[in-house]
Amino acid sequence: MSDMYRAISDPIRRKILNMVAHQELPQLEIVRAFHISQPAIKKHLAILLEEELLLERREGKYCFYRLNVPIFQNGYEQLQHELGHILENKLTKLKQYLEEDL
Amino acid sequence: MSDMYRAISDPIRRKILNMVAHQELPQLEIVRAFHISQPAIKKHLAILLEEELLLERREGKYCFYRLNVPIFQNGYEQLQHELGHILENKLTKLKQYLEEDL
DNA sequence: CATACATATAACCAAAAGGTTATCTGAATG
DNA sequence: CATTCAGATAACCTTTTGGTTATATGTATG
Repeated sequence: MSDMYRAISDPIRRKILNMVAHQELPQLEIVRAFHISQPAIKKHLAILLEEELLLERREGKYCFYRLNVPIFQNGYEQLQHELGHILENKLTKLKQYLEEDL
Repeated sequence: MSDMYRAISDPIRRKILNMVAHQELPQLEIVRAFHISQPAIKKHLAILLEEELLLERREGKYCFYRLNVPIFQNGYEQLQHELGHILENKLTKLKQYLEEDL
């Protein structure tokens, strides 16, 4: 299942998402962009794959990753809706307060 | 430090934020809204307080919680900016592709 | 003042997160 | 074909997360 919140909760994963939104990249290039080990990056990629935010393509010894745009977009919209709703509630209350004041 | 992503990564915490955006609530009412123990809720509240997304007010034996609107709003805007940027990157690439096609 | 109630805290637990090093596999290359 | 290179996997570690039960503290209330 795609848990957007889990996927984006780590800054390394957010940076990875940003990188592969620009362009499809082999794992090696992603690893080079950070100062942690290849297996550590692999685990982040595994989480992003598990949450379906990445697509992978094998080509010989290289493994390329790219953003799964529809899933990401959908997850982002749902998140915006959910968090936006919290502020709407607040604004509704403010509106009610102002109306009572009239 | 305020880590919005950490705060919102749990569905229970998101629901709590929603509840206290509506109105200031005593801990008891928050506990009653879930099927987990009072100490468990307390830990979620502690995380939300740590990330400064909640304000607490003691009144006798009651402890009231409310949304820290400015911090939440700011965190939400930063999050939108960061995640929105990922899609912008993608759209920029699409734009480039379409322009190349002309 | 004894009791009930709201909250806080301690001790414990299992699972997940985030990292490491070492090693294996499988593809490409001198 | 031996070696190198990219990636996968295993074993291990520490900290965090998310929960539990039991108990303490402090405020109201009959």
